[in-house]
Amino acid sequence: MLTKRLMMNKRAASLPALQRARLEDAISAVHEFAPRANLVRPGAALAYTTILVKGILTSYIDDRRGLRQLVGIHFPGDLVDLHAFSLKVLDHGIQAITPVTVACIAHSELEDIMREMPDLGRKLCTSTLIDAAIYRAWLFRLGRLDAVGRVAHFLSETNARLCAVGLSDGYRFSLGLTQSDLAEICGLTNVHINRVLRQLREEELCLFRLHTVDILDPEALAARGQFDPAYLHIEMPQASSYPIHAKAHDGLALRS
Amino acid sequence: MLTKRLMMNKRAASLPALQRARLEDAISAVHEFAPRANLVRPGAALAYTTILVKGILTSYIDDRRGLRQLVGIHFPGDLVDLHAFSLKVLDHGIQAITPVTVACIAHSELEDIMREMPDLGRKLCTSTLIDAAIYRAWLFRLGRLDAVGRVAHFLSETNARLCAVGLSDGYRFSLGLTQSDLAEICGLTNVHINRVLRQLREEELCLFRLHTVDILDPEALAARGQFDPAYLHIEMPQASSYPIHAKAHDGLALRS
DNA sequence: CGAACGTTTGAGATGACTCAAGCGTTGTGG
DNA sequence: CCACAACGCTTGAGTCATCTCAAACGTTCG
Repeated sequence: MLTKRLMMNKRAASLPALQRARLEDAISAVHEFAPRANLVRPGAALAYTTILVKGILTSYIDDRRGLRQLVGIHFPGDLVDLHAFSLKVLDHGIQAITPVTVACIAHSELEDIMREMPDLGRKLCTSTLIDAAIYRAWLFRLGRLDAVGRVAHFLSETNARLCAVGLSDGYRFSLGLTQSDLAEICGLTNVHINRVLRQLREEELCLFRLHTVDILDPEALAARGQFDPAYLHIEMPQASSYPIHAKAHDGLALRS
Repeated sequence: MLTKRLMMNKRAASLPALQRARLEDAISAVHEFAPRANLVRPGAALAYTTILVKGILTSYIDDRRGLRQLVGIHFPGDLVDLHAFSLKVLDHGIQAITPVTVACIAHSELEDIMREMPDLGRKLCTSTLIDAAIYRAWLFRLGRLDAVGRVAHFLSETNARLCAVGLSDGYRFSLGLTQSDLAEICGLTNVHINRVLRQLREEELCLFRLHTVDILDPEALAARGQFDPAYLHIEMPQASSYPIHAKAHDGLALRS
């Protein structure tokens, strides 16, 4: 069931079975990519939209000096590139972080869907509006938080998003980002990210490793990053309020 | 004609007369606000979407210490708050920069429109996708540019957007932002913005004043801010390439 | 005229960057 | 199975960009 997690992360846009089935039918191909593979180059024209089934993707914008800024991160269940449906040309690139599986839906199929099932079209539109809310949160992060706050905010957001699709238990998740990736997300250098991570470790807020992130104190981490999950429009695992209050965590294995 | 500029800034979503007329009909009220008026508080629920007719609005997110980050700026012709249509609750506030005039369309009307004229609904969706591209450009600006670059990028983008709606001639426009506003856009302090503006003045790239901005050298300014207008999906005044090559500028008056 | 607001400038503090070196782990080919 | 290359992480020392605090100036408007 390729679309198991589809839009699970967006309560406001959750899909009834009929709509999901229609999307499943529209899938024309499924592709796998290796880590660091470039799925789409900046400026490319696209004829299809993709559903991320497995793994992690990132959107990036290159600068002139060979550096780049990551402007988005995509988890299983996310619709990627929906904007190319209307705009045709991408202003950014898409790269795999981990090994990924994506399902492709041709734009022409999407046109049909929008005609046949306007409610579903509406949901897709809502999905892009939530993405916009995430962009705004990222702007806040880069514009108003210091280095430690940026990392704390990003990890809190990531934890919340992964919780929504069942890929985090609220305390631990698998990510696969290097410290350099994190630097490109937070607008910092990898050297400084390393120092920030040490500080977060010493303050017992979280542990960041290549393959596993442990959120030791979600509440304090969220506070450090001024993170409030309201903009994600998801159901948080413990009631609607965040941070999570139940503190017990006994080394639960990752539900990969 | 309230919607004269409506979506003029978005070629990809330009409206035929029939569609525009339908939107005009849907306007339930027109309001004016004084500078610095708060149109919407963060967290508020909304029952309508607004078209900005005249003046400048900004979207902002507050931080805990009383500072804030501006996450968007809206010019005449922009649809503001469209995302509240689907999400109902705003994650950010909306404030007037200058005196503004807005036209309100109830969400219930929009529902009807989406049903009656799916093509128009599609255009509205496209409009939000262009907004998303602007968010990505802002992320790039904050994450990868230094202080001078951020200001140069913002002013280049603003010039391009205002050109698209006939409010700039490519060299001069009226803005109404204070240096502190600019600081909140660029993630800097107002003191430092002041020094950046002096530098841009001394390098003869642009002059920033409260009521008038002069772009002395659009090409060099765009280069300094690594600005490429492709993401805006607008027609630039001089062919499709930017920076503008015609340099002649003889003190043309502002076309208010 | 005085108050409010926006701008300008200076001096010192500091957070983040750069450059540089070394360490640990992983994967691969001889 | 070992050696080496590639990659990611860690740390130190010095530099630089931006911030903070503080004061003063100019303009607008009541």
